[in-house]
Amino acid sequence: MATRETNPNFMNGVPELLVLRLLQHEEMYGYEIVQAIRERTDAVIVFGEGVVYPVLHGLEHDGALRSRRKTVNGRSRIYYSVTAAGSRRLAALSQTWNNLATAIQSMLMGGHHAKTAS
Amino acid sequence: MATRETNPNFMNGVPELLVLRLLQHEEMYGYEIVQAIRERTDAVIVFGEGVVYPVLHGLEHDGALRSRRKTVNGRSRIYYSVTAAGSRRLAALSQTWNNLATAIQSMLMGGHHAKTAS
DNA sequence: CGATGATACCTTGTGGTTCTATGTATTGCA
DNA sequence: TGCAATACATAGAACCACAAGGTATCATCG
Repeated sequence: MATRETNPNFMNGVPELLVLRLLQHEEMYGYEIVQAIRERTDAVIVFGEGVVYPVLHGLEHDGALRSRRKTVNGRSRIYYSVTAAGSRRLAALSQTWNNLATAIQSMLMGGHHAKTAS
Repeated sequence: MATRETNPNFMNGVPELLVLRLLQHEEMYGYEIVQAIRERTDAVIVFGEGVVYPVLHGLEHDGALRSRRKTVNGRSRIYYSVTAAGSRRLAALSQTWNNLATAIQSMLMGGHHAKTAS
């Protein structure tokens, strides 16, 4: 009911974020995305197909992605591209991630704080 | 059995990280930690008591924290401080977080990449 | 003196993401 | 023919974090 009042787990959404980001400038297909994430992060982040495909389906279902089937070398691929809604979603996710990363960074670096504040 | 071979969800461990970091220089008690995280992150990150207490117990159980009971103003508090093992754990978690944040950051900022690489 | 709110601790149940594992089918190569 | 890579897909489990609730003490205010 209602619009989902519960806080989504604040950390999640990274697979979504990376997928949207990859698709922002060029259309790609699932299998390609799996490898792109591994390669571009030097294997720091490795999302299996079991992670990527459900994300793609979910994003398409939400209208953030659009797909078209294409056959290359006898291989059937499903290329995804970002819709306007997807662009907005990407912007929002980026923002959220930035806030989070900044907050954590400041805690990790910040001096102990001293309660001196009046 | 063995020691848990499965990849822990790559994003997790942030509550642990922040708790250890807060306790690194001064001992604190649970309720205080809850508020400290909220205040120092300007409420970007808000961990409830249901998050913090289990983390404290888990870390103590693992020997990363040590606790001592203290009564102040008739209020019983349990102060936690970091052990040597806890320090190592903090270092490891920090490193992991850094790698992750760096990887994501590079994906968010990086140019599209062009497959031109020979 | 009773109620309320802040302090301080704790646990249980649930929810949603992510992971591992597996399944199918095609192409190319040895 | 068999194996590896390509390309899609789903199911089951694991897991963390969260909301919600529960206890108890102290201070405050009516």
